[in-house]
Amino acid sequence: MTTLSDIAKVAGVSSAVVSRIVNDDKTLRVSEETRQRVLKAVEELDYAPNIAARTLRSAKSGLIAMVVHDVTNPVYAEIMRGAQTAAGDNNRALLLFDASATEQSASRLVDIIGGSGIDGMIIQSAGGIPERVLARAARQKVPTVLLQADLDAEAHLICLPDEGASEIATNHLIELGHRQIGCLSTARDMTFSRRRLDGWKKAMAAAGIDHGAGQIVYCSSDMESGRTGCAQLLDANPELTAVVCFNVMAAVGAMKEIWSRNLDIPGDISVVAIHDVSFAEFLKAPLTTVAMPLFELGKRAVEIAIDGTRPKGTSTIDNAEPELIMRASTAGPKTAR
Amino acid sequence: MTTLSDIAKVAGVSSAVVSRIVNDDKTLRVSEETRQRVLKAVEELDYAPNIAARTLRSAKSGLIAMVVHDVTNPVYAEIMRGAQTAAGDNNRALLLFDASATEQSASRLVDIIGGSGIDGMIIQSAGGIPERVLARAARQKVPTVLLQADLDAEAHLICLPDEGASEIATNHLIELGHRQIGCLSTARDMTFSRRRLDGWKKAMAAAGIDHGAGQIVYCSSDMESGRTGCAQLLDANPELTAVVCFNVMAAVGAMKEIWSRNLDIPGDISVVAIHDVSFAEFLKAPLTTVAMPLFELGKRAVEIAIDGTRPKGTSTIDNAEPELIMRASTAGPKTAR
DNA sequence: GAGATTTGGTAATACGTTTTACCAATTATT
DNA sequence: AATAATTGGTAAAACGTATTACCAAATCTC
Repeated sequence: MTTLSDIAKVAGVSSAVVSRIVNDDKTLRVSEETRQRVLKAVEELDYAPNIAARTLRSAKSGLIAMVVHDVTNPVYAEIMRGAQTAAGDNNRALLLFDASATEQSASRLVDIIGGSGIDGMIIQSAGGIPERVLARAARQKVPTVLLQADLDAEAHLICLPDEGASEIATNHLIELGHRQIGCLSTARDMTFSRRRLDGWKKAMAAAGIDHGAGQIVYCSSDMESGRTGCAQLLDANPELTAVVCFNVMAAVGAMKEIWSRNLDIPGDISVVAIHDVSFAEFLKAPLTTVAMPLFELGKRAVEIAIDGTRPKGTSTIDNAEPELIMRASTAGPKTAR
Repeated sequence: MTTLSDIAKVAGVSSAVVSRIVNDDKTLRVSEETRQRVLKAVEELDYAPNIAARTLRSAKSGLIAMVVHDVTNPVYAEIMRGAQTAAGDNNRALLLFDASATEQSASRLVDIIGGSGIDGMIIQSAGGIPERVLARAARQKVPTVLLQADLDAEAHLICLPDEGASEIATNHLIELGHRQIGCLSTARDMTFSRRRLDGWKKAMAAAGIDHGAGQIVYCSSDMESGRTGCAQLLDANPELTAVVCFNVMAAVGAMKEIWSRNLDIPGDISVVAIHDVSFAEFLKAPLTTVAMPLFELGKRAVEIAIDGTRPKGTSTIDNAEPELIMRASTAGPKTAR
């Protein structure tokens, strides 16, 4: 490994000068020819600063930890891409943890936080994060940003435009002529579920449509959970002609349940989901979705994690709008035809 | 931050003892009561070793860099999950880089490699990796493992049981009665394409089926490329009753092309693909696939990256078999019905 | 030409670990 | 009782960087 003093020796200066040139220290006064000599040596000896030493000295590692609930989920993947991009732009690297492989990786994460190995932490994990991780981060004063989570006084919070997205989805069905619209929500205890539900209710109310409590069913954001949730919804409301699903993976499961009852999509039941995924268009019924600014969410998250000046609190992604992507899983209801 | 000497002070010993107790140094002889005193102080003061200092001293960071071609691709996601799990088991953390966000993240990666910030590197990126990353890793003697790539003398190599998987897929079609079977390969210059092609040819030959050169078309592993590749295949071979796709995402695109020609799957054309994904069962035609041991691939990759004793060379995942997952995109050909 | 300022740097220290070499006091051996 | 071996540790150096305080020589000011 080439070190600062190797360069210093070659260039005939002290290592302090080399360090200050490499780090572009504005307060350093040095002759142009010395600077060139150093830069040349840096180039020739292929110098790269030792990250551990730099971290030790400056207490800044350039690493940001990101905890994802399930790496495999394409919805989260898009968030990761956004975070990845922003990290690169800001000269940071992303440390990845999968919350579903909980125990070992959580322990490791706690170690890393405690060992001042990271500059910031981003958590996308609906509830899957052990308390001790958060507690440790708070104690260690690691800037933490929670994605779509509940308020934690110690952390930053970023939300998606959930209410708007849900309203768009619901209005789309209403405009097609539906009146019997079910709501397959995400987990009950998540605040984003609440916001999406508000959007759904708002749209329903604006159209003057009443609804029973049984028209709302909560489930998790995976296919299997969506399937059982949808079964519950259909059992309780046989008259339904449309469903808005608050999560696209749950929607995929819901569609399976609908088909298993020999119902047609969208012939008998229309389905619209929040979050777009690349394969939505290739499903048995190409799925109409409302795309969320997930890339932007990931990007914003690392920006906030990096920027120490921002006061803690909640912010919402507002520079990108949810967008309705119309495909073939929605159509007017039979009675309206 | 709590440091070794904080602990030492509280426990009334030297920091050397604390370090050696924390690291479970077998050569240390210490009285049981001292050990307990130290352990108690560690607990109470909430000590965690400073990673930077440890790295600086021992030149082992506990970090493994993983470069993924496209985080969003579910096929790669499964590899990541395997790697993530193995990393946790071995008390390492995974540093994630997305090759598609190439330039910034590549520069950052080179910096990190050069700065001795990582213990190993895993590259899953069909061609997307800048030369300088590999070169730097080699110069820095960072153990590098290439997934499904071409032989590089400096690196370890891990392959999937490609030939077997492809043979299984092709045999499945042959057993259904197909004789006119197209091959939608992955990229021409990849050795795994070659191996899969060998499997296809082997199955065809074993069944005594001749084929023309035009029955093989190469494309990339994404939906759009699969679509155009399939178009080419169908144009050149109108008599085809089945296609084996070497990549599942390409298969999804291929299906789109087939449908756009008003052909039915599997009525007119059967489709089978290599790699299983969670949504395969929910596609318009639930896709028959051959699942590959991707989790195992990721897992093995970090194990090899960690284990410095293993000689360089190629190894194949052989403790897990490709598995045919039959769904509804394959059936006997029309003429056979 | 004496004092003040600027130019172009340098020396030294701290960051927190790990590890090697060493040592005083106690216990065992003959 | 003298020597040897064991017990239970300690002291100090090194890893490579960033940064503060300092300084000699050159140049400027009047």
